[in-house]
Amino acid sequence: MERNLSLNLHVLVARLDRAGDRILRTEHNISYSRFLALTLVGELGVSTQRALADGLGVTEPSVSRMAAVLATEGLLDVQPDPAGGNRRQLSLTDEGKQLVASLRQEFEEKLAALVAHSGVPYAEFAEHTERLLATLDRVERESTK
Amino acid sequence: MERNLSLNLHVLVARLDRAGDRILRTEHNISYSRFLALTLVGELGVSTQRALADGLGVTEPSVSRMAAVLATEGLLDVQPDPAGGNRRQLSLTDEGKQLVASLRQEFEEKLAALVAHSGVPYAEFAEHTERLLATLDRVERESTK
DNA sequence: AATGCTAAGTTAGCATGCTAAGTTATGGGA
DNA sequence: TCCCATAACTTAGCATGCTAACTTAGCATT
Repeated sequence: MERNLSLNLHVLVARLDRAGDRILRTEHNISYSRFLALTLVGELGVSTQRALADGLGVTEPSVSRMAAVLATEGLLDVQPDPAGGNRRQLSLTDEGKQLVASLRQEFEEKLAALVAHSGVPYAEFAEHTERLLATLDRVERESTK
Repeated sequence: MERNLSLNLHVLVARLDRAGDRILRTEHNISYSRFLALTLVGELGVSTQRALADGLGVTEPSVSRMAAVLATEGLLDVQPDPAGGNRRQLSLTDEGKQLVASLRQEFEEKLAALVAHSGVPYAEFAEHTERLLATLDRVERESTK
């Protein structure tokens, strides 16, 4: 059996994540997971833990702990939702905003450089990835319904 | 900022891994990570821990612990390499072989179904993924040299 | 008001990534 | 022979995924 798609995808992402993690840790003293969480809150306007979990592709308990850590670090503000319900309203602190803003493009550019170097057409690959994610999303939502 | 490629790739794989893990755990009582490790040893002929780490995209300590666990479970045989050196020779036990053989295609087929459902051309996406992985591999090898 | 449903969040405990640092085996000079 | 370099592996401890089970808050029905 030659290496197949699921294995290659898994390994590709594992390595990209690790490379990203190394850069962020050495240059900016933050992990890749934390950076992704802050990015979603800051740039995509995600504002509850439940929504953040969906956006990151992880479970609620993971986000619950992560939010607590980021709040302790002074990067994230977590408040009971004034509109009521058992919700937390998430937003970046000034420090969090500054961090996300300064790293916003750095990553995508590094990945774009790798893609260009490999000869893979960026737009097409990005579109395929997005389409797969949307489909998986739909399938998962339908199966729990 | 709209969702970008690195985030989408990360989340897509996180969800695929979780979906795979759930299926394997409920139907076959094994985790996805362990299944991948066994697959590489069984189907791709990987035979040292160092090579397995490279194949999986993880570090040596991760494999060291995983190999010990799989050996304890009776799925993997770990022996000092008779050719000498501080190496372990890895091979599947009969039980391990049986497990991998029975699951070999199940996964790739499920993913292929998802890809088909999304309308993304499988062959092209698989080729792009493989090319990116190969390029990343090359870049990483050159930078440590 | 009391009951029970649903959604969101938390807690506990385990699995498996990682880095840093140490160990073991081999081989090549001084 | 002794020392050192290198590669493979292990150990220790932390970070962050997960599931299962529990708690909290609002709402709807009676």
